[in-house]
Formats: sequence, C-alpha cells, structure tokens
Amino acid sequence: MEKLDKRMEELLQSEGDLTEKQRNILAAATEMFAQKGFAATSTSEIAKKAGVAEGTIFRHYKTKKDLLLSIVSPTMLRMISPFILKDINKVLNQDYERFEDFLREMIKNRQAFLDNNLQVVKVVIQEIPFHPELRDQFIQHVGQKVYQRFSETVQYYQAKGQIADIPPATVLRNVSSVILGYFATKYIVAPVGWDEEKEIDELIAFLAKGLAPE
Amino acid sequence: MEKLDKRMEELLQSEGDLTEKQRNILAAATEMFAQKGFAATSTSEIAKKAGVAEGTIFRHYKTKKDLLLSIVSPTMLRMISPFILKDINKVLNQDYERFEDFLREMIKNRQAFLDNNLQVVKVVIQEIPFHPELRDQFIQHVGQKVYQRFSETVQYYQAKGQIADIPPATVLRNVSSVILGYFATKYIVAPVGWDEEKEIDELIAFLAKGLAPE
Amino acid sequence: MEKLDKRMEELLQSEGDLTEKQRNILAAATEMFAQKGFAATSTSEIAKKAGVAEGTIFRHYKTKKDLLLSIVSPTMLRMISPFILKDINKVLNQDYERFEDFLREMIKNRQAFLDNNLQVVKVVIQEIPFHPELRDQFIQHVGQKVYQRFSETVQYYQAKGQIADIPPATVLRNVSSVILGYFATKYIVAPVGWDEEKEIDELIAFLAKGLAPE
Amino acid sequence: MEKLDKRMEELLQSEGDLTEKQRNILAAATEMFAQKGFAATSTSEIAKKAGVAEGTIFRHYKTKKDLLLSIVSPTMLRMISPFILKDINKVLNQDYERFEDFLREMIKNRQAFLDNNLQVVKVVIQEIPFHPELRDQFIQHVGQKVYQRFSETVQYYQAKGQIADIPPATVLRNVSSVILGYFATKYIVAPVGWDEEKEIDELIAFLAKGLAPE
DNA sequence: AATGAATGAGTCTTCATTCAT
DNA sequence: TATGAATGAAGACTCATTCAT
Repeated sequence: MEKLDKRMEELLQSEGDLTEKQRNILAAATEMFAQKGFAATSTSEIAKKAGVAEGTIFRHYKTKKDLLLSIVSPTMLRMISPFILKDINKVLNQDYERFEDFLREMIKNRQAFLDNNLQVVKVVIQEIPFHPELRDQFIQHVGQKVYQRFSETVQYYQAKGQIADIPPATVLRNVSSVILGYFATKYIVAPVGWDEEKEIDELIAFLAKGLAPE
Repeated sequence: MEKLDKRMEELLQSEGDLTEKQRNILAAATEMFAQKGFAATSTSEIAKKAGVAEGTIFRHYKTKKDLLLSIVSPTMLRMISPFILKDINKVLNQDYERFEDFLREMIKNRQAFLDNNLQVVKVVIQEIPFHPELRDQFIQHVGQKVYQRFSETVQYYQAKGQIADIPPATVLRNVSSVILGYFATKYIVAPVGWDEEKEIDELIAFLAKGLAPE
Repeated sequence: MEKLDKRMEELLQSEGDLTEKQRNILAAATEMFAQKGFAATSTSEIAKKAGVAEGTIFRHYKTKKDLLLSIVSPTMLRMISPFILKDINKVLNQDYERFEDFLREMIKNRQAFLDNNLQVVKVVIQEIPFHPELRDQFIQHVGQKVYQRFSETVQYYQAKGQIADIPPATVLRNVSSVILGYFATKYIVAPVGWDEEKEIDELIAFLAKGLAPE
Repeated sequence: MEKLDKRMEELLQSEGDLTEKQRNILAAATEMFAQKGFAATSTSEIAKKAGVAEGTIFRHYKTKKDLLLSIVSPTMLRMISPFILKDINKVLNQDYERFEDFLREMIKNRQAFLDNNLQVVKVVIQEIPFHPELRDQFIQHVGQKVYQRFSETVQYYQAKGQIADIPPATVLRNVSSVILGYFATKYIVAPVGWDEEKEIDELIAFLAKGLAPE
C-alpha cells in the first residue's frame, strides 16, 4: 500500500510539472485515442493536433506506447481513488447509516469524476483488452484494492442486517454491473428525457431490494 | 422485420457456402482481431496463420475492413437471435409461468451461444467503439428489435404482478447489466471455484427480488 | 520484302480466325490501352470489359505484352500499307499527273484508315516510346520501306520539275510533319467549324508551294 | 496574365529552394519516367537511383503523381516561355524585319531549351495522353497564350505582305508541325551526317515559300 | 528544448500469371 | 476451351522512431 500510494503520488503530482506542450500532447493523444483507438492513431496526427513537431513527442515519451501509459495509468488510479484513499474510505464506512446512502454517495462521487474525465476513461476501457500490462495493472489495483476495501464495507452492512448473506464478491459484481450499466446508458446511449434524480433513486432501490435479506 | 429476416438468412446461410480457405481466413482473422484488435492485426499475419497467400484474402474480402464486417455482422445478428425469431419469442412469452423461469432460460440459451462464440463476441465488443457503422448497426438491431420484444415480455410479467411498475427500458438495462456482469466475470475474470448453478440461482434471485413489486 | 509480305499476310489474315471472345478481348484491350496506357491497364479490367474470365486472356495471349503486340504489330503494318502494296504503289506513281494530286489521294486514303482505326493508332503512337521492340519494328518498316518507296515517288516528281532539288528525306519529313499536324489538329484538338475540304486544299497548297522549285 | 506570371515565378523559383536530395529525386524520376514511362516506373526504383529512402520521396511529394506534376508543370511553362514573357515578345515582334529572321531566332532559342531539357520534354509529351489534367493545362497555356501571341506576330508579317492571307491558326499549325518534325528528326531519328545549318536554312526556306503570298 | 528531415520496415492492396477443374 | 481461385512478388504509401541542427 505504501508503495502504491507513492507511485500514485508520483503519477498524479507529475502532472503538475507538465509544460504547455506536454499538456497539448496529452490532450491531443487522449482525444485521438478515444476516437480512433491507440493502434489506429498515428504520432504524426497527434503532433499536428497538438501543434508540436513530431520529434517533440518522442522527447517526452520514449515510445508511442509510453504516451498511452502516461495517459492511462494515472487515470486508472484516479478511477479507483475513493477506495485507496484511507481517509475518505474511513469516512465512507462510518458516515452512512444505510447502505443506500453509501451507494448514493459513491455514485455521485464517481459521476463527478466521469463528467471530468470521460475521454480518458474511454481510452482506458477501450485499450485494456489489447494491452496485457494494462489488464494486469487493472486487475491488480481494482481486483485487489477495491475488492478488499469494498468487502469490508459490505461486511459492515451485512453485520447491520442490511445486506443478505451473499459473498461480498457477488455483491461487488452486481453493484458494479448495475452502476456501470447506468453510466453506460447515460454516457453512451444518452437517452432523451433522462431524469437523473429519478434514475438514481430507482437504481438504488433496485440494488437495495435485490441485495436485502429475505 | 421481413427484410431483417431475409438479410439475416443471407448472412447466416452464406456461411454455408464458404470454402475451406475462406473458413481458415475467417478463423485466423477472428482469433487475431480478438487478441490484438483489428487495427493492430496485419493482413500478412492473418494470411500466415490461415495458411493462404495474402492475395487470397483480398480475393474473398475486398478490404481488410470488409473482412471485419464479414465476421462481425452475422455475429451481431446471432447475438440477438432469440429476440428476432418469432417462434422462439412466442414460446418465451408464454411457456414460463414465472419471470425467473424466463430469465433462467434466457441465460442458459445465451450462455450456450457464448460458449461457442466467445472470440467473435469479443471482437464485436472491442471493435464497436472504433467503427461508427458497427455502432449504428448494433443500436439499430439491439436497441430496436431487442428493446421492443423485451418490453412486451416485461409488460406481460408486470401484468401478472411479478415485476414492479418500472419502465421496461430500466428493467432491460438492469437485467442486461447484471447478466453481462455475470458473463464478464465468468469469461474474463474466470475465478477459481466457480459454481455455475449456484451463481445463476443467486443472480436470478437478485434480479427477481430487485424487480419485484414492494 | 517477300518475308515482310508473308508476315503481314499472316498477321492480317490471322484476324479472320478470331473467335468472338478473342475479338472482345482485343477490342477491350485496345480501348483501355488507348485510354489509360498499357502499363496502367490491368488484365482484370480487360477481362471484365471483354466479358471473359481472366484466365481466358492468357489462353490466347501468353503475356500481357503479347496482347499489346497482337494489337500493335498488325496496325503498324496497316498504317504503312499504301507503301508496301506493290500494285497500289505503281498506280500511285503513275496515275497522278501532279504531285498535288498524289498528296490529295494519299491524305484521303490515310484519313479513311484513321477514321476506322483511331484508337489503335493512338495505342501505337503512345506505346512506341516505351517499348524498344516496337520502336525498332516501326523504324524498320517505316524508315525502310516507306522511305524507299516515297523517295522514288519524290524523284519522279522532281524529274517532272514539280519539286525542288531537296533531299527526298527532307521532303518526306516536311510532308509527313504537315500531314501529321493536320491529323493531330483534326482528331485531337477537334476545332469547331472545321471545313475539311478547305483545310485540305490549303494544306496541299502550302506543301506544293513550299516544295516547288524557286 | 498577372496570375500566370505569378504562378510561373512560383513554380520556377521554387526550384531554387530544393535540397540536394530533392534534386536527386527529381533527376532520378525524370530519367526513369522518360525511359519507361510514369506508370511503369516504381517509386522504389526512383528512390534507389536517387540514393534516398523510399519514404523520403513521399515526404517531399505527397503521391507519385505529385512527383510527376512537379516535374511536368514547370517544364510546360518553360516550353512556352518565349510566348509569355512580354518583353521578349515585344522584341520578337519588332526586331526582325523578315518573318524568316523571326523563325530562325525562334528555332535557335527553342533548340537551346531542348538541348538542356530533352528528357523532361520527353516526359511531358509522353505523359500528356494519359493525364487529362496535363492535357488541360497544356491546352490552356499553349492553346491560349501561345496562340494569342503568335497570332499577333503573324498578323504583323501579314500586314507587311510576307505571309499569305491564311488564318493565323493554320499558319501556327504548319509552322509548329514543321519545326516539331525537324526536332523529332534531330533528336529521335538522329540521322548521321546531319548538317544543322543547312537543315535550318532549308526548313526556313520551305516555311517561307509555303506561307508566302502567291 | 524543440524541430522536422530522413529512414526503412511494414501496411494494405493489386498484379500478371498458373493450374486444377 | 474456358474458368476463376490461388498465388506471391511487387506496388504505393505510412509509420514510429532517430538525429543533426
């Protein structure tokens, strides 16, 4: 955990040091990767869109793949940040009387993140299938850290009799599936007349009922 | 619907006419596309793996993209086939007393399909973000046909008092999310000690409870 | 000369034996070669336009180049036929009192030929620069036979005092240049309001005056 | 005319900016195009002969066709330069008492040009039939500018009674045909014992007599 | 630090030609 | 005789990366 935190700090703080050109490169690359995919995007396109010379990209990122990792790795960390930030996590565990409240907070928090990072998240999701290291990184972080923390939370609410006696992994699976389905619908299908409040209420009700003890 | 059926027949039956070389090409391409993605797979790799000359690929598929479409389009149709085959659908609607039974049948049926078509489905899912025509095709078929048929089914069980008064679209979303999450876990995470029967039971119980009227 | 005549007969008569498919192939190839050039025309295009299978072309013509030669060689012979047909030639020499009359007959005769063979002639002219054998063939036939026959004719009219004492080669050059310029203008530039009779009269007058003794 | 001059300046001066590699590419391409034709010359051949990597060609010329145009367009302009350079033209009109003198100057001037640009001119002539844009460019420049300027000159000498009352277009046609025939003989047939002075004298005499009033 | 010209391996695709049917 | 599937070499062009300036 110490090591992870350190690496995360490095990654996240490193973005403070970026020159404007570097930021342009990252922004351009993210946009193109999200749109056409990593493999179908050429470094010359990125350079053009970023307004820099092609050589400049390779001064900052040794290879094209390096550029991808520089985008994807910190994002993956930020995706799961609520689960690895100890302080916040403690709060989560104890601040919310009911599992529903915890869920609602979680959704709101991640929603805010998505609103600001839609493209990068798209890149992460789209590229994971093609890059084993990314997959490993993802499994290691999400599967390990998130599962661990989430389990504790679930057990907490199970102890309070709010969740049925189901394996925490199954709870995690169902909760994530439903929330992901919600986000996917909102951000990809983008239906007209989408009533956010009502949708979230229904979603939480569905989850709570489905997970409640008989 | 007639037109769709016809096109489907064409697509699906066309696979009967395939020469052995064509089948090799499709198999090799599917495998590589699933593994490395369309854009990162070269036609020379495909040719080598298929045991044919590179030129042979282009005799059968005008472009590399054409080859992708020849893999993906029929698969998309087969993915949703239970929803567009009138007869099966009727059966589904009426044969199952309880919504749970309908769900169980559905899951079994699609599971069998996945068991035989895992790779192609992987290609479909992975490539959709990068090819607008695929997305359109998908939305048109799934969003239209599946939604429509599924809605009828949902309303049928709502009338029987087994499903709460939720918009069918929301029911569809939650059901698909949970089932997809189940498949994703099974096929991607592939956890050790996976007890299929028990998982399906839990999954159906979760859905049924979550969707049941208060 | 005997050999030439024989080869010519072979070439020209051989066209009688052609099957319909062969004729289609020759016609299609001629059209495409005239339009896009030999090197830029593919055998598959020719096959398609001729309505035959690609293999069929190679059954009749061993190589693509062979097909070109089958078009070009007989045409080259027909282009210069008035000079190698002994009988006609004799007539030419003696039937026309004045050089002008000879020229007029010549132009009319070649014009008729061009009207029927414009495309093939186009191919001949366009491809000669790229195929040394064609150039050689051309020089041998035109440079040898035509020059020889035309020289006799010129000398005949020089003896009659109608042409100045210029080397026959120079006369040939100027006469051909002017006639070619005339045809080029007519067939390529194709100016509106082209009065054929008047143009020919002027052309002959120009040549006659230019070549006349002081 | 202003626009043309500008474009010409651009085209011609642009050749000053060429790097050595670019010059090598142009030289190699010209040589190969002249010898085998545009369509039959591969970019890899050009690269090899120019001593550069194949990619380098495409850094300077977006397509192979672009490379052709970069060779052909400025050459076409230089071919007709005596007719579009106002100052020279004025001189031509007035410096020469007799049409013969004008012709002699013209021939000498163009001969010098040909001596230095034989290959490029070959390319222009050989490729025009296959590239409509080239043909259009040629017709527009030669047909328009040259015809116009030459007409004025012809009318000048007609007014002086040196040329018969023939349409200037016809004069232009005959003069160009004969001069082209002269150049073709000199550069293509390249006969032994060619006496340049004598040939030009005869040629001019032929033209002058042929065009003189009765 | 930034450039952009240069590279050559690699891309998709087309080609002329062959051969089993 | 005619077909058209199959070939693999070659085509034009693009790519990620390097390096001298």
